[in-house]
Amino acid sequence: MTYRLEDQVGFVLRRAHQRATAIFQATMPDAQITPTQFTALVRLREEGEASQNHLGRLTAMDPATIQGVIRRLIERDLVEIRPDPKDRRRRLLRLSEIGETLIESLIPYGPEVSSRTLDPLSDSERQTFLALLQRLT
Amino acid sequence: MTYRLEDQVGFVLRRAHQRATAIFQATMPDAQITPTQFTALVRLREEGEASQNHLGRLTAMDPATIQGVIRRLIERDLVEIRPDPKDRRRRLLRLSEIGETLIESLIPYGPEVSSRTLDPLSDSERQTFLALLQRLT
DNA sequence: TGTGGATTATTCGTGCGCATACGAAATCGG
DNA sequence: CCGATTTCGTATGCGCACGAATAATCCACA
Repeated sequence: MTYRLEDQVGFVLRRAHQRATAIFQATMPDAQITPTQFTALVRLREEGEASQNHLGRLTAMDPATIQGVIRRLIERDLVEIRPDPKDRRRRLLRLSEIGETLIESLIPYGPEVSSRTLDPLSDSERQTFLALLQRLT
Repeated sequence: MTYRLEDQVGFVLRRAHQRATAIFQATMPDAQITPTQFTALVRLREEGEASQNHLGRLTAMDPATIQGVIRRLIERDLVEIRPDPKDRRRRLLRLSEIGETLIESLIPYGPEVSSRTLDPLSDSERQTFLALLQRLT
C-alpha cells in the first residue's frame, strides 16, 4: 500500500553517496582527481607495487573499472607501469614521483571530506553511523 | 601517517551502494530494470504526471541524467510522453499501462531489497542506521 | 509593453560500474 | 609431462552521474 521510497536503504544510500562525492570534489584542491582515483593512489602508496587486478580488489573495483582508472592515472603521469618479470600476465603498478607528491599533499584533506560529509551528525552519532555502515560491506 | 581508507565515510558509502545495487539486481524479477529506473517509475506512479526536470528533482537526478533514464523507459514503452499545452518548454511524463502493471508487480520486492541489504544488522540497528543515513541527505 | 533573468530540455564530454567474452599465461591434478 | 582449470588483462556495450554550453520559452517588473 504505502511504499515510501525515502525509507528504502538503497535509495538513501545513492543520495548519500552523491552528496559525499560532491563534497569530495569541492574539498580537494586538485579539481581533476576523483574519489576512485584518490582511492587507487592511496592504496598504491600503502602497497608500493601491485598488479592491476590486485589493486582493483584493494579498492573495490572490478577489472574493467580499474583498467580505465589506471589508464587515466598513467596519462596524467601519476602512476608508472612495468611488466612483472615473474608472471608475464601481470602489469606492476607504482606511484610516480609526481603521483607520490600529489597524494601526500591530498591525504590531509581526506579527514576534512569525511568530517564535512558527516556534518549533520554529532560526534557520537558519527561513530555509531560509521560502525554500522562498515558492517554493511 | 595513518590514514585509514576504510574509516572514510565516502569510501564505505561507495562500497555499501555497490552492494545495495547488486542486491537490487539479484532480487528484482525483472532483470532489465535498474534502481534508478525503478525510482523513476515509483515517483511517476505517485505523481500521475510530471515534467522531466521535476521528476528529476523527485528522484535525485540532474537533467542530463534523467533524460537518459526517461529515454530508455520510453523505448521500453513503460512511460508515455506528451507536450504540456500550458508550457511549451515542458514534456509531461506518465506511466503507460505496461509501466503501471510492471511497477505494481515490482514494488512488493522493494522491502525485500532493503531487508537483504540491511541483513548484517539487527532490527534496532537497522532503525538507527536508516535514521542517521537519512539525516546525511 | 518589453526586456532581463529564470526555467526547461538537449547535447557533448568525461568518468565510474558491471556483464560478457576473449586470449594469454600460470597452476594444479593425475 | 599434459590437459583442465584458474587468473590476468583487454575490449565492447550499456547505464548512471555531472559539468558546461545552448536554445526555446516563460515570467516578473520596471
